[in-house]
Order: sequence, then structure tokens, then C-alpha cells
Amino acid sequence: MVWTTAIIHLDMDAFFVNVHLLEFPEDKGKPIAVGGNPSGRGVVASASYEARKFGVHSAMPSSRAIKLCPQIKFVRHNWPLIKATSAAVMDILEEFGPTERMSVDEAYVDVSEHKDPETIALIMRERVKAATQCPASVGLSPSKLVSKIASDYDKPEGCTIILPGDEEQFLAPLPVRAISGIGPATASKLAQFNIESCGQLANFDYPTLFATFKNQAESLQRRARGIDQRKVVSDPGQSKSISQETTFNNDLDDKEYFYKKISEMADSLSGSLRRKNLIAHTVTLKIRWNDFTTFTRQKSIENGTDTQKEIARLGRGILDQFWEGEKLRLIGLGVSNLIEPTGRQLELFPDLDLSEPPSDSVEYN
DNA sequence: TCTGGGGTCCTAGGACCC
DNA sequence: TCTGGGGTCCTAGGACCC
Repeated sequence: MVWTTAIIHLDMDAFFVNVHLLEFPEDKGKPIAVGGNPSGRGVVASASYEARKFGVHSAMPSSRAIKLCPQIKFVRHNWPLIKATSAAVMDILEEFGPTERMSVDEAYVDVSEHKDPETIALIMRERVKAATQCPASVGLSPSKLVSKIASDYDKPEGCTIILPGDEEQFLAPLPVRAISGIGPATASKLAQFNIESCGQLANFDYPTLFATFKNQAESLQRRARGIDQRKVVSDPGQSKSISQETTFNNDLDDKEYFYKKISEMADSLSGSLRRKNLIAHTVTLKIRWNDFTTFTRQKSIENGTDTQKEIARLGRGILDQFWEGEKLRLIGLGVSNLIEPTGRQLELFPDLDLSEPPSDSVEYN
């Protein structure tokens, strides 16, 4: 087979669960969920295949998981071990070609340079398993879009290969939700036209689709045909935003406590900014009421900041301005408009006098 | 069943400018 | 009197992903 472009998507199987089993092998074969406390407001981050038989899946409220599967064992994740295992996986992938990390447990690898990508896919999966004891599934195709669907097609420990030219045929019977980027909202709009499968989407009357989806219509149909020209990008680039949020166990209206939380989150955000050598020009406060409606307000400052004090001050200011004493279930704080302090700023202001410390940040709204 | 936490990208509207 | 068109920047919210 002649491959001009060959992209592998590797996806770790029930990754958090399998990392847990490295430390607690006695839990093997049991219904396990890694995630938040089932007596509180936690959700399942990862469920073992034994738990999935009961209908438990990730993002499900833990309280529901325990109803579906009363014998399920909830465990906390070991973040350092997850990170270390992930790093070991990524190191292996890098040996095969340019690697784009999508999260701790999945990545794309461009293996176009290899003569026999199909064998490479199998070797890659086995190398990862041998090095980490953690199972993975791989998908190989000429595009990121199809490879991602392929890696999910035969989990766990699957290897699905879609040859060049077979993409549209492979996708045709699959539900539109299989396409990354088509979520519940888009799927339900499509369902109004009786479009359920990728094949139906690919062949649907374009003008009708355009009336509802406008500019998105063309891209939807291209994706349904498996057309995707995106390249594997190994450089992660600089973060665009950093945020923290907490959901309380019970709804609260304690302003002093909110202040304390804002202060703690600001401290952590400030630390992240400094580690990344970035300053933020915008601070966003997020609050969520008990009916789950969510509200965000942001404040931009002319001179960027990376200090706990300034971030906290802006966060508290927004709370003071907009919170009217209701009970809240969540509070969050974020920074965005991130700039490297020594990069662009100096180019933009070549005459800036650095001998004077910058004056206090000025809000411009 | 009552919904985590950390992100990215897109859209739409308003302000402002020429 | 009641009215242009385009461009850019900013904000808020929503969809989506893992």
C-alpha cells in the first residue's frame, strides 16, 4: 500500500484506572472508578471495563455510578504517577515520528516517513504496553480525523487501519457523534433532518444544510467524508489561558470564604504564570448558581500582571461588583491575554524606560 | 441522574474608528 | 433628517474536548 500521509492516533485504554492498577494490582478485574467522592458532587474520570458493563462511564456523576453499580470501588487518582506514565508513553511515540500530544492519554504521530506504517502501528502499541504495563489502542489512516475514530473503533487494545481511499466508506455507517467536534448540540440539530450517520450527513442536500449551519455546513460534510488536511503539530505553543475553579460540596453565600478562595486561586495562577514566564492582561471571575447557570465577567488591565495580589484584587473586585448575595455552587478564577513580558512588549514600546518600575495597573473599563 | 476541572475555538453584539 | 460600510478590538456565552 502506498501511503503519502500516514497518521497514527494512540489512545490509552481506561488510562487512570490502569495507572491505579500499577500501584494496586489487587484491584484488577474489579469494577473501579477513578474520580470524585460519590457522596459529594464528584464525577467519574475513568471507569474500568468491569464497571462499564454496568453502564458507568466517564463524566457521569459519581452518585449515579454507585446506583448503577453498588459494588463499584471509588479511588483517587495519583497525579504524579499518571504524569510519569504519560511521559514514558510520549517518549516512546517520539521515537516513531513527530508527535502531537492531545492530553495525558492520547497523541497523534506522523509516521509518513516509515515504509510500512501498518506494522509500525502494531509495534508502537506493543512498545507502549511493554514499557508501561498500560494497554493502548491505535488507529492508522491518512488523516487525524479518521485515525482518531479508528483508535476508538476496537477498544481496548485495538488496532484499526483505514487504508487511503477507504475513509468515506469506513465512516458511512458510524453515528455523526463519532466525529470529534460534533457534540450533543450539533447532533440533535442534525437529527431534526433525520441525519444520524456520517453517510447520511455526507450525502445530505447541501443548500438545506447551509440554511441551518451556514459556514459550518461545508466543513460538516467534508468531515463526514473523512476529509481532513490538518497536520500533526509537535510544538504545543504557549498557553492562551490558565484557570482554576472549585465546586463546593454545598452551595454557599459566605463572602469571606469566597475571598479566601479567590486569594488561593490567585496564588496558584500567579505561580503558573511565573513558571511559564507570562504576564496576564485579563482576569476572569466565574460563578455558578445552584441551577447550574454560569456567569463570567472579565477585567482587562493595561499593564499585565503575574502577581497574586493584583490577580486577587481584580477577582474580588468583580465579585463585589456583580455578586448579589445568592448561594453559589462554584467559583473560578482565570487569566488570559497572556504575553511574554520580554518579547512583544518591548518591540511594541521600544522607547519604554525600564529604569522606572511600571505604575500600578490601570483598568480601562 | 443533577451534573469536575482544565482547556480551545467560535459566534455575536457593542464600541470605536475612519 | 436619520442615516453608509468596513475593520478591529473586546466581551460573554456556548459548544466541545479529555
